[in-house]
Amino acid sequence: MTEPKTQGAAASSGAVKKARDGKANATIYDIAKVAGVNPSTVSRALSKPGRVSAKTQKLIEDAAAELNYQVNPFARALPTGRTHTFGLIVADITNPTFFDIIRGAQTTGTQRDYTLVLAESAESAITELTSARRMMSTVDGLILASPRMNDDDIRTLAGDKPVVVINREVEGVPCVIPDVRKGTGEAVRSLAGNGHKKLAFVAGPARSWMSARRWEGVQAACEWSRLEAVRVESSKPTVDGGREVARDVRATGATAVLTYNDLLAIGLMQELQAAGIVVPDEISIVGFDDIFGADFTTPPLTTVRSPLGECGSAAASRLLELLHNGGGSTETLRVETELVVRGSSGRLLPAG
Amino acid sequence: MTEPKTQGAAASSGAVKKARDGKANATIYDIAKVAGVNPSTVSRALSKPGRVSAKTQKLIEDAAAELNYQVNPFARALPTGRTHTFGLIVADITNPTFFDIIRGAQTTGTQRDYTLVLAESAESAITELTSARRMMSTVDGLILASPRMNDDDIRTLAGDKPVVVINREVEGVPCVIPDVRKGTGEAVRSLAGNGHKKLAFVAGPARSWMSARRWEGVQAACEWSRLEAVRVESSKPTVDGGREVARDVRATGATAVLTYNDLLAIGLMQELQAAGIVVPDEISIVGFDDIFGADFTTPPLTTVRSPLGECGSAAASRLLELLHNGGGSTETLRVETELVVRGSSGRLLPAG
DNA sequence: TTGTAGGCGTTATCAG
DNA sequence: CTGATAACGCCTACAA
Repeated sequence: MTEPKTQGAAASSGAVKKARDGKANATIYDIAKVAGVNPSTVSRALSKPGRVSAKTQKLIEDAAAELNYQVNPFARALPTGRTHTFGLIVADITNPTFFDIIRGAQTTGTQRDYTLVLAESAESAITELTSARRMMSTVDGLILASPRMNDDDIRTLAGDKPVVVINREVEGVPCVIPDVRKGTGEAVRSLAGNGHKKLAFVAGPARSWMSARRWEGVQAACEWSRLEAVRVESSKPTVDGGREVARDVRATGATAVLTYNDLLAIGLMQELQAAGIVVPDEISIVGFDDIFGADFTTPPLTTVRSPLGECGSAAASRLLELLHNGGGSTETLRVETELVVRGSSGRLLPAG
Repeated sequence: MTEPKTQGAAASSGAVKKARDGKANATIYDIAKVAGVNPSTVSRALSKPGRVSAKTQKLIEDAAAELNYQVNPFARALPTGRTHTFGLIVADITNPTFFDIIRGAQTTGTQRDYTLVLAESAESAITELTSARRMMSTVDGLILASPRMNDDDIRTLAGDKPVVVINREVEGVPCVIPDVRKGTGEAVRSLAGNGHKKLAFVAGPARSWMSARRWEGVQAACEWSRLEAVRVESSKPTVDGGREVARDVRATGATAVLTYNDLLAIGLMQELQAAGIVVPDEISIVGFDDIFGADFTTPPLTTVRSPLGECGSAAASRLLELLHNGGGSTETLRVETELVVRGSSGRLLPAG
């Protein structure tokens, strides 16, 4: 702790006792009394350094330390409207995809001395909007991760206070999104290099903005690499969803498959293996995201890493930047994706 | 500290203010004006229903709705000191163990209309204490998940505002901890039933309160089931730590192993399998916690489930209860653990 | 039941 | 550079 050993003058020490006896937390009034100055001077000294003579500055700082003073955020927020706080709303706390985002945002927030308040929308657009509205009055800015509400609602929120969106592109609002091109390109090229001719893409939720982008990326890359690409729909982007889609994937006759996310890939692999199919000898599987646990499987999952942590972190940075510089551009920030080759993909083995 | 000078610029500041003044948030004064009553009446009508005549109540509510009024949390917090907010500090956001805790706390908090503010201690006792202190002034109560600070500091915090501890028992502070007995009992009995005679326990961090409890549980259960129990130390409770400890585990000659947590179990299994050892035919592995991804492995991990989500949820409930009922008991709440049998444990196969 | 007045801890606006 | 003093929006005795 920063408990100063250097006790002030005896007089000051007495004043401290007196001030403290009053109530729980010391206020700038207590400090003012101890330092022998006006409360407003204390406020100045503590909030905007340089506006006060060095002498009184030190006097005040010492008194503050002695009293173990800490600002009352609410009192401060009242006149200024600013709290050192920002909100993060994720679609589903259960989904590991968001863990990294949360972590990233939390970490860079803390670094800049901001506090993170967290909420979940439970995949509901209404809940999401409600939470967002409630939060707006409490925080300085908001990060929306994979928001489910519609563009207009997002823009409305953004008109009120700074908002940054992750994993979706909204016109007029600063966004942070993984750019799938590099990663999908690498994945498809790797697959093509291993002799695959036909690739199946297991799509995510129909309304998912990201799923559409990934499918586009896959198609483009396949065209370039002269691979045939077919699309398979999934019922839900989970391990179970992956299991369920195994049959359809098999039916396509593709020897390589890229899934919308890792969960699907893992479920798919489990089901395929349960059916006696050897991965990657008979079929290569590549996931998307590189979530926690992607390397727990046997073989460990090859996947296109989406730097979620970086997204969270970047979004937080962007937000804090907006908070400080006022306006700023609403240009969207793209972070790179990359292929992480592990065991679930590779050369096709001659049957037999 | 990083306050930009632009903030002080009269032009920018004025513009912002003006823009906000245009559609500034309605206050109880505005409502009072519209409804033709006194602000204090509005306050009463909005905060404690029943203290106002039905007629004016409706009048006020209509006006509030019309003005799209929403309370200013800071203004409210100033006189009352309460914010409808609680903090959660976890040792490591990276650790999947905490995901469920966060989720549980967040969910039940939201249900009761409380907001969750999240912080991480990065496994540092000092950081933890600092965050805790900072938070204390902002929140109504605090949940400490696997805290690293010492008991006295926790008690001091608890003396200030309600505090609930998860995964550790602190005298005089309400705690929520998984009770290992049932789960370890089931695990050991299951192992014994499958013909195992010797069991190795891979311990967690030396200073971990939980690791000690688990080892005790294992010892007790083994004694009861007439199994020989040996303890093996690990360098760190992670997948890598699990890999590193494989050699030592093998050296004990045990045919069954229980690990401090799932991460260790997964690493251990990977290393063992890499060495050509078949799980569970040659050795049974049982983890602890049942974290996300525990069933991604091949074979899926048998584990003693620690209801982390429930812990988070229970802790939040406990906290809100304290917040509402004032004092209350500091009795610790124990939640049950249970064995989840999956593929990594089973009957020993005759060598050959 | 409703109005009056004072206070919560800071910041902001003026004077001096 | 520093000291008064008024907001900030709401709550709560205390009166009426």
